[in-house]
Amino acid sequence: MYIEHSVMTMTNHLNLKSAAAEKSSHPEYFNIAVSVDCVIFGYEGKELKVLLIKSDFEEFSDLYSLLGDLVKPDEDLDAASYRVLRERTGLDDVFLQQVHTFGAVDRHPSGRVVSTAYYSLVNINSHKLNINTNDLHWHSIKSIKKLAFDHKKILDTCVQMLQEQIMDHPVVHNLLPEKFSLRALQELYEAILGTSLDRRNFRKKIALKNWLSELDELEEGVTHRPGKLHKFKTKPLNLLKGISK
Amino acid sequence: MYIEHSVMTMTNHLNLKSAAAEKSSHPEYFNIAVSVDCVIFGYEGKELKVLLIKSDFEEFSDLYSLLGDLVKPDEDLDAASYRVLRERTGLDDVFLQQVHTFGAVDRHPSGRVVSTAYYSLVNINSHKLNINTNDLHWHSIKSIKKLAFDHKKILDTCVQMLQEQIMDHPVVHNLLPEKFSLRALQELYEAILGTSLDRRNFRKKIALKNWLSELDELEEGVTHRPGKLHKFKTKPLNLLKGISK
DNA sequence: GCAAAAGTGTTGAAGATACACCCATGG
DNA sequence: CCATGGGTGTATCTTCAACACTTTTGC
Repeated sequence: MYIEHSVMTMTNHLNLKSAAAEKSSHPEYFNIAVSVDCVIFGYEGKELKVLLIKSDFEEFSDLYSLLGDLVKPDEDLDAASYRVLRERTGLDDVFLQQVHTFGAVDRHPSGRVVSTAYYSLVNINSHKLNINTNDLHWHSIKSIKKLAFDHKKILDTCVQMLQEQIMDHPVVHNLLPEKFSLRALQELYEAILGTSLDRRNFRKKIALKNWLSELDELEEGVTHRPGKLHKFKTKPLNLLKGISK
Repeated sequence: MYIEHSVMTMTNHLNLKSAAAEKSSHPEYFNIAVSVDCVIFGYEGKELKVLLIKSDFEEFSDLYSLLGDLVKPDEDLDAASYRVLRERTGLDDVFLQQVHTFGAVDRHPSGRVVSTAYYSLVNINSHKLNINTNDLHWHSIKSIKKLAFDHKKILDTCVQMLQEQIMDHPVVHNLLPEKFSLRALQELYEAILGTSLDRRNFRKKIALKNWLSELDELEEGVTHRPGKLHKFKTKPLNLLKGISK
């Protein structure tokens, strides 16, 4: 199920069946594995995080990697990313955004794997979230210096894409509880963008988007004047709808 | 060399080597073909055009398709698109932009092919351009209603990407001769965007980009006051540099 | 009353749009 | 002299950034 295992299996299998001579006479036989890698973002403690798994690859011991898997022959590419997300988190009906496809020959040490990267945003504290193994951990984006394979590059590309999209589309929906204060939303944007934002300008800009409705409820449990709670008017973006331009 | 041929060969080959039982016990064996499709844009007669080839696929007789090929096992994904461009047009050192990867199971009638789309812009009248077969033709974007496979969708996606990028990056460099009038540049932008633009505002906007230098030469052969010629200050974007954000 | 964040408007700068006249050239 | 496009500037509007004070609540 792990991409590393699958690729190794495939590679060995091909090597058994074929000599170098056959390889050159039937180059099309020696195919390329297709995988997806999911950058699953979460948000906790005012930090943008990403769900990673400890690499069990010898070359990358002590490193973490993104969640990915090979695409099945009868499975749409988008569906594969959806499956990885579901298998790893138990979450369904979540927005996934295709970002880029990484196809360098040497990007995977065990064989040729072309991988399409997707990002997704999930609520770390959702009761639906069901991390299915102890090997998965949330890591603060800022703290990540190095990942297995080319996954740091993939992560960076996805972070950049996320940053470009949050002002035009309500993609952060899933990262917050149903009801939230504008301060919480602003802190989330600041965590994603890595900058601080002016409170008044931020509120004006968000108000213009018309994404939110203000509730007649106030924050609770805060040691200061409570803010009004808001919620998104629309349902979260899901796989089928995606971002409509 | 044609993707259609390669895919059929691969499919037959796999079928010969394997029974359904083996397929289910070694699903990873039955791999997915990886291809690239190039949307090669040109510009002629004030129209944005794309280079297409007559499909030799039975299901798509009378339809045209984009230029693509399978990615070789020892070839970077980007390099494959570069090779397709070179093989088809003789052009080297041309900017290619990855756009999106299309991976629906049923997108190719002969087997599973995941294809990454790239766009490129080339000068139809360049002396370097060497269309290597009579099967290739330039088609006006506006006139294209239907293409083979999912290529119409790929084309539309690439056109949209191109439209989004031309105001931020000097990607149209290759579509014009070395020296050109501002009117010619404006007509090109209008053809790509499918709108008309205000001449004064367009010139102001382009001037702010600081992409061009004005020459001490005038247009020739026009039946009106000749405009000053301009050229791009920078070299055309190429594969290695790409668009830096 | 104090700490902490909520809530709220205005001003200035920059960028975008709309718009009209005179100029240079070829015929 | 006429037709055609070259070349230019201004007024308006919108958008964005910068910025400060009063209010409400918990403690």
